Amino acid sequence: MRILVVEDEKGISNFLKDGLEEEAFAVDVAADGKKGIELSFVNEYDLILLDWMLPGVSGIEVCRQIRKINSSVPIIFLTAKDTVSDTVYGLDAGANDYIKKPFRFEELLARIRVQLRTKDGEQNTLKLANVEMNLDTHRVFVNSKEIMLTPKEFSLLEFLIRNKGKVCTRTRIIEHVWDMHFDSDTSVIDVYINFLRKKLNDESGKSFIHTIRGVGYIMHDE
Amino acid sequence: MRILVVEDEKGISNFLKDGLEEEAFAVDVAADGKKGIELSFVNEYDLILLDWMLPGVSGIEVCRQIRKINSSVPIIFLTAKDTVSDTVYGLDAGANDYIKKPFRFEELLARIRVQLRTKDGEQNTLKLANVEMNLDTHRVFVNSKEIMLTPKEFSLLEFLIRNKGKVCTRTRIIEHVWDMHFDSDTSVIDVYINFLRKKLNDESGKSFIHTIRGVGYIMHDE
DNA sequence: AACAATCTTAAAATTTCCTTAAAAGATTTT
DNA sequence: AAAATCTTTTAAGGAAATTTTAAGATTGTT
Repeated sequence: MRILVVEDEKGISNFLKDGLEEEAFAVDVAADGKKGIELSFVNEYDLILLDWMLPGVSGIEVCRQIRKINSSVPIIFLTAKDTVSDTVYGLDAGANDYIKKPFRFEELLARIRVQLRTKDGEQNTLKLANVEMNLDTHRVFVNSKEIMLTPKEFSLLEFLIRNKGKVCTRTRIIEHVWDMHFDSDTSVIDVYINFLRKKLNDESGKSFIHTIRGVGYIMHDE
Repeated sequence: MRILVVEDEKGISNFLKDGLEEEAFAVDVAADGKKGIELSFVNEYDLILLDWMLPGVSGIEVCRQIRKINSSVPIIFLTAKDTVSDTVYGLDAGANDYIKKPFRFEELLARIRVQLRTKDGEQNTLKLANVEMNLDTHRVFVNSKEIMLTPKEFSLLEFLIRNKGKVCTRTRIIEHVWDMHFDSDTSVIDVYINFLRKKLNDESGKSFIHTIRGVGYIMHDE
């Protein structure tokens, strides 16, 4: 999947590029509107992230130009503005969604997936051993039997599976799943791991969430 | 591996320089933002540690400047701040990670390794003779057979293998593995060396942890 | 042999994790 | 708006694993 980022602030564009590439997207960056338009004409992108405030040609104008040529590519605005009128403006200009800065990377990712899924009928799924997660429908199956997860359970499981084969420390889990950026002596993680283990247990009695004492948790096949 | 430390407090920068050099990094220190930017332009670093609060040019600004020229070098912020918005700010400016002061040296080291680690799905492993450690899964194999280590055993072995061919004194071991910065008359190290030897022993009966009487321990192949 | 350093072992102390239950917070239904 | 339901968080006891202490045995050196 190919993504174009049109953003003049190096910090943000780097942050986005790195993060998205880790998610296996191919990312091009344009530092101003003119280059953004050019690149969008030359290459075929699956999605475009567009900064609202750009030097020279404004984000809105870039959006209009792109829409003239390509009517289908999903465009998401990155904006510091959040008033209704601005939003309407953006959507009028042909954007599909917008996200307010500063945003959580995970939220951006979620919105990107929303845009990408509508395109082809393919479903976005994660698999590990006997567990299958459908990210579009938010349904989870163990041995092809559906189990019901709450939102937090779902994102914890998603995080563990995305990081399969790597230990997930409590710190990383708290940061990514709970979006808390400080140490805390809470035991929510333990509780949720317990919830997940109970729900993931099939008849064979084994769950695939392993504890690495003193470090964190890990999932892997076998 | 070359690291630039931008930090005005002499105490902290010395502590970092010494610690990192013991870990076999080459370390340069800049005492203010201006020098930090200069050094980053002149030399090629594998990673930059950047204090948030600097006299003169702020850490954020230093980060932006560095990013203008060099978009790939990993930057880790050292910060006393821990609110979400500050963090987002830092990441927006192009940082890859941040660590809250006061931090344990080992945790900083872990985060440095995350940044230096090869990007792809490659697994991070250490090998010596018949011993193989997977740092991502925290699993250890002797002659391809898995053995179970406790956290302390794991980090002691990691330390010994990272320093293979060099004698590890008790003082260095206590500092690095136990993170204690003072002499003590404990005999934990003896005990843990004993634990490790037992677990590492394969059928042939030889372990590769050698005692250097009056000095410390060493591991090497053969 | 005498001394010091290291090894070994077992038990005590501590930490970490699991499990539960109940409180608090959201969301939906009535 | 109140009640009912579902989700999330907190708190606490207990179990299990890890870490440390301590003391006697062993080894190496002078």
